[in-house]
Amino acid sequence: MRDVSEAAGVSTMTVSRVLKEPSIVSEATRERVMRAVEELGYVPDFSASSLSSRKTNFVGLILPTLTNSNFADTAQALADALGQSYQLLIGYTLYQASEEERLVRSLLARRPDALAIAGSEHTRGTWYMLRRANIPIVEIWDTPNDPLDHAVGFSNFAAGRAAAEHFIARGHHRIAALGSAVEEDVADHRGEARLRGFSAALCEHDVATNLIRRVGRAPVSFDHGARALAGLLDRNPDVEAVFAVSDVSAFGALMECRRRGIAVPDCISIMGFGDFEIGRQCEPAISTIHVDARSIGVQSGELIRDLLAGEGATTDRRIEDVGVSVIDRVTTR
Amino acid sequence: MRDVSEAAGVSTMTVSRVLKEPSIVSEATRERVMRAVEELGYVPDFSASSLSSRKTNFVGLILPTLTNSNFADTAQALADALGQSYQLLIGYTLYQASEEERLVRSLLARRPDALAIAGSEHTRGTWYMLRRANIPIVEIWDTPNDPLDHAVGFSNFAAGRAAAEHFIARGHHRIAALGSAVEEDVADHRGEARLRGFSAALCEHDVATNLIRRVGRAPVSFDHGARALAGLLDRNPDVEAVFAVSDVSAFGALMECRRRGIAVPDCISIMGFGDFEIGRQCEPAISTIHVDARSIGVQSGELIRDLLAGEGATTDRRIEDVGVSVIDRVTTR
DNA sequence: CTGAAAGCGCTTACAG
DNA sequence: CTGAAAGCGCTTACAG
Repeated sequence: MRDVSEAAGVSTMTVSRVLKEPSIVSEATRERVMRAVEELGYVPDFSASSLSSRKTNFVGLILPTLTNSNFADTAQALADALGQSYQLLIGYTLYQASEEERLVRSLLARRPDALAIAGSEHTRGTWYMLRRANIPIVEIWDTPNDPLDHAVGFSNFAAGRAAAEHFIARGHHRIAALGSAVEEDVADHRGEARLRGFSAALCEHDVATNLIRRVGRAPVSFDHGARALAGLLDRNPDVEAVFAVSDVSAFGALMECRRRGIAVPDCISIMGFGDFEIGRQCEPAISTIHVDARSIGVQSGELIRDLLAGEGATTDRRIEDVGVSVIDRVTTR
Repeated sequence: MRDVSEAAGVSTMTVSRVLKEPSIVSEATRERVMRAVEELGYVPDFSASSLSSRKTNFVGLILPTLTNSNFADTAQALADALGQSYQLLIGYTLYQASEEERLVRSLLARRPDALAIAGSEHTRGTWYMLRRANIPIVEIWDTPNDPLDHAVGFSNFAAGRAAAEHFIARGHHRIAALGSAVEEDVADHRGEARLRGFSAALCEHDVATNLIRRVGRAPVSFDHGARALAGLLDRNPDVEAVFAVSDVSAFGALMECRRRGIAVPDCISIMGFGDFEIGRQCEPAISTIHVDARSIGVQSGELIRDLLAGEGATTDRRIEDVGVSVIDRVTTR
């Protein structure tokens, strides 16, 4: 910047103004400065700018994994909604609480202007750091009972309940569900909430809940669905309906049925979750619960922008529920 | 930091040392400082640190899209290989050259210590900025003819050639390929290179290349494959073999065959690219060309770490080819 | 519309 | 093993 100001024969303050608020600089000066910028190929140093303006234009984003198209959609939508002036700082936890805590610490050291974080279950340490950070925090992909700050998501419990009610309304009795195990450090809390909602609905209708299986480590995979269903069928060949906590798993289960020559949905109904493109495209198309992942990104992005533009009017806590909807396709009857 | 140093009764220099190189501080002092850090919940400010040490510990990563599990794998593997001390700054271009240029500019303003960027075709402006940036640049997912700096990838041309040779060896004659269109600003250069390799191999074996279709905008989708194949079949119902530039597209094509009652591979052989999990899990499993996306991430991460640890010995340009391999599954005969 | 001074929170490079 | 001084490259808050 020094080089540019010398080349243009102005102070560094003027260069700074030309770059940030060109309108308040006279046209002649502005052009002289711009020419120097071009010639020298000058790229401003944002970390210096951040330090002195106390704004980094970073927004932190913590997700369980990037290799899940719904989370990737949220990330992309959030980036789009924030616009070009913000840079996303993405971290993924692989569903590990310890990793989440480490990530939060290292992201906060970069002093993001705001942070979006998947889920509402955090370790004590994570919770404490987030509260102290003194920036807007948005919990996404769930509707917390006791939000840390703002939230944009939906009720995973309600989503699980909806799946169970769908099966019950179709007259099924031997109803199963497939999810991942909850371990000390590794847990898919949202998938687990769906299973709990599912279980609660079965109880209310006096349907047995003993076919709800929690196997393997999060995140679930195609293979998870195949194996989990195989394990289920070996013990309970008479299951009528299966809910999987993710379409990825549901697709694996569907392929396992095909390998075993079990007709879907004639012998077994399958419902997934997440409305991934694979479930829409495969044959037979998988019934699922749709979540608007892009909408979560867009709404949290807009919320963050409002909060950072902040006239003080928008300081009250905001909780947005984007809802879910059951999509009845071919794998359920 | 000032607060911590006052609470512990030492200079800020000592606090800085405790945090960066604890071993050179006496144990008594170190403990006093650590206690103050804990009590105050102090989180160091990395942007100040970056400014004064001239190291940001950022690594930039530019990819076409995050919603592609191979690129997401590369991103995750790169993050893992770099380790906890580096933070990835991810941007995605959606295959747009103009967006790439904008992204490069805004990432460079964050002064990353190194940058990994997908592909080897860049605008003049992008190329110039990257050269001037004076940091290690790694072009990934391709083997450039004229590398900017380092590269870790494979030859997309060779991958396309391999697909064509596979079909030719099986005695096919009416051989097609499906890719996306190359527009002014939007282009999948790597997919296009695969089509060119494919075309070159057909020419060498005197097979007609008129069934190579470039339709729609990158990135390809399930729907792209379905439509592109439908368009092809409407005009050339006698095609024997189809190569799609991505498994995603190949899967769409496979579903289109099923809808039309065309037996695969008996009537049409299908080969994809990328070895996505969907092709492995679906029925029939899709033959494909495997690329080790994680390996690209790991190798570029290790290269970057070496370069930044840099004893000067590792300063020569490095070009790594991770190769590809044809996986012959069920959709080809 | 433009500039001189001070400072953001750290680290480098010394000195002791 | 510890500290005082100077400075990283910008912006804030003034003054003119």
